[in-house]
Amino acid sequence: MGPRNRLISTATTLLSEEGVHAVTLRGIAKAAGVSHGAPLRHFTCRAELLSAVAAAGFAELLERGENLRETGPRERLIAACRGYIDFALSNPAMFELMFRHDLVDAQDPGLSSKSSAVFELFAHLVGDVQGEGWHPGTDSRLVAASLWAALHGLAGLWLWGGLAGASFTPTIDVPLAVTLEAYLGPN
Amino acid sequence: MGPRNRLISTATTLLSEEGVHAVTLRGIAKAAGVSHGAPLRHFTCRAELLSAVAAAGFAELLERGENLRETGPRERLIAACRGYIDFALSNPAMFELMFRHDLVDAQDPGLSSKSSAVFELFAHLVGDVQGEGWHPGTDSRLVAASLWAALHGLAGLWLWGGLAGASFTPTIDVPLAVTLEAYLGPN
DNA sequence: TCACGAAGTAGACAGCGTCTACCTCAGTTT
DNA sequence: AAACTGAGGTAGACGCTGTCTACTTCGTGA
Repeated sequence: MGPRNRLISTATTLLSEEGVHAVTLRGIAKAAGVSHGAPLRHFTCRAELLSAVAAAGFAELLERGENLRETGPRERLIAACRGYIDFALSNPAMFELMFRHDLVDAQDPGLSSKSSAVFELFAHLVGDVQGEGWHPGTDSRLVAASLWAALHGLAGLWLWGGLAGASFTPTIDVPLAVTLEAYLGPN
Repeated sequence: MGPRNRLISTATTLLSEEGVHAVTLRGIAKAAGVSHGAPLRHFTCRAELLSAVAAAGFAELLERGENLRETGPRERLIAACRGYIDFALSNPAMFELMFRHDLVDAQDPGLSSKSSAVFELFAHLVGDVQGEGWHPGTDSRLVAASLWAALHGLAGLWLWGGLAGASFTPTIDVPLAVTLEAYLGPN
């Protein structure tokens, strides 16, 4: 593993253990045991390093979506939805970083390709369920966008704290079930 | 208007015109025509000032929700949903600030009271539609949380750029219609 | 007249991203 | 063998940031 990948790895660890505020160039350099200017030998700026970290986050999300065990299209989509929520709550700092354009460069090729691959996979899962007569005739990517947004907002608001600790639900599974039922019907 | 409110007003203007990155204590001080240390005479820290700005954002959102013209419960809820999206897209920097816990103090009384008031109003609008037989027997706040999250995620992803510029929709109204139909049925 | 509190100023400090000049050293070319 | 080259790392500087502190100014009430 070269120094570039070592910095990405160090930053990823620092991110998950300390949160978004800890992934400063100087903090990453210190955690990697190098001087404060060393990271800029391998990345043109902080955003480029963090973009590589965020791209790894989208890659993990993609991997989760590709390794679904469920066989039925509908069950696969539901599992993917639960997987998205699970990813966000298991990696809150990574989830935050992935959507923070002030920390990450949206134009970064490695990042944008990974994020759009996640969306395309999700749209494909939606399309498979449409083949069973769900939302027929609507663009898969349109339905996928709406459903993804519902999940994304649920994870975001939960982590934000607007729903967690609320009296009406102890866990995110309860509002998640409402969301899934709204889109996919009972069960 | 005292100096405290003048700083809040200046910060709000700076936020909408320049974005989140511009609302630094020193930037606000300069825009207000005072020295860099003056704002800390009226706020204990930057987060307290920005919390007051964000609270004003939630207050405006609350006002929108209270001034809905529609008479029918269902029409009122739909209008509130569209109003949330419209607020986010009309005030993207404010919308971002309101949910950025690294910039704002979630425990700030003025902020948390305003944000929970918005949620309570939304839950009330949901409850009125439930009285017409929609999602009967489910806690209004639970349905409200799920629906709010769907709208919140849609606005967030749109502003993030993951959906905007996508080939499948020119405006946010198209995926929004999908979301509203999923929750509220046709029309 | 004096005291006091609100408000503002100016300087300092550490931490940040970034830039630059310098150093080291393995590998390749001449 | 000597010279060059480029990857990688170091150290210092710059301007920016939030925050703290000491000092000033000024209107008001005792």
